[in-house]
Amino acid sequence: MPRSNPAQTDTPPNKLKHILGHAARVFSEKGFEGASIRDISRASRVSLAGLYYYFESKQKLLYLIQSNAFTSILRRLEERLEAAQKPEQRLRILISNHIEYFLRNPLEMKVLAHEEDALEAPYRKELLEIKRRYYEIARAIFDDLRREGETGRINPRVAVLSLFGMMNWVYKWHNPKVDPHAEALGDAIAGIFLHGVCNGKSENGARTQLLRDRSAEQRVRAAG
Amino acid sequence: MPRSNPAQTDTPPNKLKHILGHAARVFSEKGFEGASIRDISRASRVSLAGLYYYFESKQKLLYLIQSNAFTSILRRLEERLEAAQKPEQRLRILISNHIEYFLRNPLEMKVLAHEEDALEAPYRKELLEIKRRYYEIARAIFDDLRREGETGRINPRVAVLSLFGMMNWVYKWHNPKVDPHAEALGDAIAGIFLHGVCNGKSENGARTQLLRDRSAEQRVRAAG
DNA sequence: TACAGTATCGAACGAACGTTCGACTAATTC
DNA sequence: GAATTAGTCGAACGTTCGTTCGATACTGTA
Repeated sequence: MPRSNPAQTDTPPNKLKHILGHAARVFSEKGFEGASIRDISRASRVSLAGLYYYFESKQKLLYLIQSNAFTSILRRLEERLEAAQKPEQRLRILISNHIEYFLRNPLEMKVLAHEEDALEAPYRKELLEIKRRYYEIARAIFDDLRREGETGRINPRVAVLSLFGMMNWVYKWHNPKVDPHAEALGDAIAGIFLHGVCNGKSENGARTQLLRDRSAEQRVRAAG
Repeated sequence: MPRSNPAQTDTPPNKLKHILGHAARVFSEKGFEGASIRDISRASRVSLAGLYYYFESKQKLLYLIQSNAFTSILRRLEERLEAAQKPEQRLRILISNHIEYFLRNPLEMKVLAHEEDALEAPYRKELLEIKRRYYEIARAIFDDLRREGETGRINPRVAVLSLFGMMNWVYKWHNPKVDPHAEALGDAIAGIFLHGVCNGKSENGARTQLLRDRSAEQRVRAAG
């Protein structure tokens, strides 16, 4: 029997993406354990058995979603960081990149943030590796900031993980209809964090306000 | 057959607590959907059918855990807030109360933070109600702080939810062996947030540093 | 001693789960 | 035109799931 949706030309390489997209939605709605392969079959309009031509297990499917999302957020970040030298500006880029990706790919990012424990034996470690690398980048930038004397004597691990807390919690509450979009939200979080970790060290708080990452909006439009 | 653990006197009212405790551990380890009633039966040493004498469904079990945890964190908060008038101090109390409860009941709090979507039809709404009430308290305190001119023109919803992000993310990374304990962690987060939302508005950043909530440590010891 | 209520459990229910198998088509290669 | 390969699926596998039923013991009251 031929495919029944002629409008959609899913040549082989695209079909895995197609499945991954629907799977991310289902996982984000019902959770990894709560979602069944049958749910994904229904959503993606691929038969139950047909799915297994594209991935070998439910675990691998989750891994593919998380790994793709994380790899691409990390790749974008490293690209953008090349353009900046100052620690503060680099931190703003990290935050804006994170929030922007979060709001543009909310389903994948919810799965990434919410289902890290669901990943098992071989896959879990690989994803932890990527996650650690991401943390190390943030941590290194923060340490640079610190070395420049821009922060108080706050515990750096706590500071960086609190920043991740602010950013990663966004998926729980952000409503595009009432909440700020990517650029403004990134600025807000960057503002809280950068002023927050200063702890009264630098007396002219307006200083950090000056170098807003003005290219963010352009990027949003270019990619959208 | 008599109970097989003579050392433990589980009179009826205590046995539900006993089950709730083990269930919270199992849910926190495997997630609500990933955990089976059989897992809880094994962990609590109550037979599969025996469990249903104490709760009517897996959903209700999750509800009881979440509702108990949230109700008691809210009750403690309202008690402590009576002692403070100044918005800044009240916000510090909220943060310290939250973090303290989080680190003292990590299993229940992980379930509360992680499994909010798993709750269904009648229970979901009831828990959202409590959650909303908690948010309103924090929001009201923040608005007071704002009215006193202590904050910049930051979006208050974003500010408060970012604070919750910092606090609720803690369960993902906090390691008692290497990370600060409740009081210091609460102070760190309060520091980031309070300085953060000032946004250079108040020029003497050292001011907020002065009124640390020194009674926190005593409370920890009294309750432990 | 009889009865009622509380507490407990083994065994089973039907449904849903992740995964596999073998068969079938449609295109590509020789 | 035969053989090969990629893509797709219905049907079934064995397992585990949440929940229920009926029976059994213990505990107080009449």
